Amino acid sequence: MPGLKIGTLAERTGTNTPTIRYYEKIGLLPRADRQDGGQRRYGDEDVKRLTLIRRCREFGFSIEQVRSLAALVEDPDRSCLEARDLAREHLMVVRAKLRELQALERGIASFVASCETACAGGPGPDCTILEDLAKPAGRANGAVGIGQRRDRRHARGSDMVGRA
Amino acid sequence: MPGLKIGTLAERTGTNTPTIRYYEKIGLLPRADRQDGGQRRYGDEDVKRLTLIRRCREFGFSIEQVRSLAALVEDPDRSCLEARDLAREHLMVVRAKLRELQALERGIASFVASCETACAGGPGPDCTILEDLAKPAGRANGAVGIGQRRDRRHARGSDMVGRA
DNA sequence: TCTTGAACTTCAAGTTACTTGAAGACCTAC
DNA sequence: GTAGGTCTTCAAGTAACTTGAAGTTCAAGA
Repeated sequence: MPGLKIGTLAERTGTNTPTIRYYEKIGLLPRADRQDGGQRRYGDEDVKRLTLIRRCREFGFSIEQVRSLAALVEDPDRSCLEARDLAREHLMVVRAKLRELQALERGIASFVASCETACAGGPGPDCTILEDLAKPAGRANGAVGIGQRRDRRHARGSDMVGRA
Repeated sequence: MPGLKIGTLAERTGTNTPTIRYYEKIGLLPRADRQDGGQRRYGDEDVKRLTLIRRCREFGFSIEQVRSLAALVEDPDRSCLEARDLAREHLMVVRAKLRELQALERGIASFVASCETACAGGPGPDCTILEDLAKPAGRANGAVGIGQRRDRRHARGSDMVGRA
């Protein structure tokens, strides 16, 4: 057994197997080595690369954005300054997201807290603290990023709030 | 002028106007009052509701999840305990996202920092610190949420990293 | 008052990033 | 050696918008 099967890679990276094949198809992952029967086999490099890809995707960067980052990681011939500038840009975006997410965390936490104290135990109609969550942010409006893209589908979370 | 036009609402909430119409169409926003000519007019309530919706969407909660939150906010007859439990669940999800995002922030920040010092000034091939970003997370694997959904399309950010 | 151009209207089709399904080959374990 | 899970490819479906077309409305200036 020279490497990991697609299912194992999927498990280790928190990805669905069809998604891995999809990434290979669109060139985000390199074509995997095949076994005699044609099944894909993966190594540590692949685990790393896919972990990075998933992380980036999870916070809403597009496939194309992730592609350029992955290229950066893989290509040491690239100008260091160029890489730094790209990374800096993304750092700003990530920090903006972080601020929003922190605001959301505070909002939901205080909602939960006031539920505990105010309604302690029974049903009650005076629990509209969630309104806080709807307050406009500190700065002008909601555009967080530099070049926001569409999509960002999937997210995790059961059934309710988010963001901030 | 009894209220805001759709363009103004869009601006205040960082939403595109077609998206607002789309939300109305799928019932995420209530049908807006119309002027004589049929144009939509909005009030403060709508600004609040849409702000909340956008915030939730931005951090990857699905339309259906947002719908249930919006209902929660709007419906004070609902059991306070039920609301609290929902909110709690989401708080956990948000906190998990927060941890991942913080890890990403550290990763990119240290990449930028090492670019500054190591390659200070010119191109150089020894800048592969981005590998840190690809390390598996502290805990088992990448599944952050309770009931992760598809999609989350759009994201902001110019062209590179994300997540963690 | 007229008119021009931005902002609005609806509806249909396109896009991204997957997911789901079908039909069949492979492979490990009993 | 065969059952059941995992794999293969390919096609079609889905979510959440976006983009475009074709026409209407409205505020402001000549």
